[in-house]
Amino acid sequence: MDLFETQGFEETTVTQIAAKAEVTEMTFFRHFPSKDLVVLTDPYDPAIADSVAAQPTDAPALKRTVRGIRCALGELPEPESELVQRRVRIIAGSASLRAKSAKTHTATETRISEQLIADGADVLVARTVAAAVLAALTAAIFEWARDERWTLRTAIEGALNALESHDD
Amino acid sequence: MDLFETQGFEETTVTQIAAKAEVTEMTFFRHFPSKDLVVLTDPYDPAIADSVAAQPTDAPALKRTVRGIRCALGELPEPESELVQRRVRIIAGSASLRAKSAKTHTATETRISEQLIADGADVLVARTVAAAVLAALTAAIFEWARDERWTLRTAIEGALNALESHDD
DNA sequence: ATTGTTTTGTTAGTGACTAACATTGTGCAG
DNA sequence: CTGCACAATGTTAGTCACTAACAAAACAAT
Repeated sequence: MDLFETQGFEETTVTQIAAKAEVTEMTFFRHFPSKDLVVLTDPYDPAIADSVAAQPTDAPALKRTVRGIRCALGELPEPESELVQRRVRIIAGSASLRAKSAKTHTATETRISEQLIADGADVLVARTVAAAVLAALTAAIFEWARDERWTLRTAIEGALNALESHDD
Repeated sequence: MDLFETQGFEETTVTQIAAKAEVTEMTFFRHFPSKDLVVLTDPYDPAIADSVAAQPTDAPALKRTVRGIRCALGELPEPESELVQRRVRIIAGSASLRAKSAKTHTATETRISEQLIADGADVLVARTVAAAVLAALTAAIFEWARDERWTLRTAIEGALNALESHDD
């Protein structure tokens, strides 16, 4: 993290990281499958899909998904360690990392949309909603990392509200 | 495209592409900045941001953005060449390409959100909406490539409707 | 024909990985 | 305390995407 923050992610080589940790490059790759995954770990994602599944199936797909995330959010703790925020900031600061973070979300996106489909939603609608809501979530998290004034919770709330057109 | 379709994107090396085109690897890289960009070119994106800017500023951000895309869509031709569909299918079939396609959208996302902010929208709301709508668009495009029954237009319409909760 | 400009090739190097094999621990039964 | 199994580490060498520096063609306009 220190290296990434001072030199930037792209500018930091695995060799440097390994040197600072006093191990070999090889050892580094045995602990982290790739340089990206040092920073790109999303522990929240699994909980979200579960929470969406738990919502009543009568509302339209978008509402259900938004509610599911609100619900998951209620049970989530605020940024426990400062490490999370450092990570997010590093991700937000690198175009390639931002792009790759989408990859991490694919699994959650799939789980959410499959849940919606299982409950009778149209395939296109389900996939669209899952993608849109997760994109909104990610945008909120980046905003939180960028602007001191936000709480993770308030940022996400704001993002979800925007999706429901309650705000402008 | 032939190589990508038969062997897969990741499994195709730049050396192979260059050989098939009867040029050097070096020449390949002078024509395409990266292997990704052979397939990852989005000619529509710029038009979208313009169209969003042209919408009346009184509606909430989400509605405006959705309207902007609908409007841009009205003027866009159906999949001219078959090449577009081949490209999208190749992207959809590779996890890393799907992720990287987000990178291409970053510029459009920024332009849209900046437009919304300039017209008085909240920063968080603007960024959220831009991210969500573009994610929805991308999802629709992937669905179109996946399922023969869709037209680009009908798929995108369906996706936009889902975002406005008119459907389930 | 001559110059200048653009396009291509050559060579060599970097950085993220991977594979195969050797080496060093470290925990624990004897 | 010894010895052995098993894990964590190191070494070497290689692949693939990509870049930089410089040389050689190809082509155009003079």
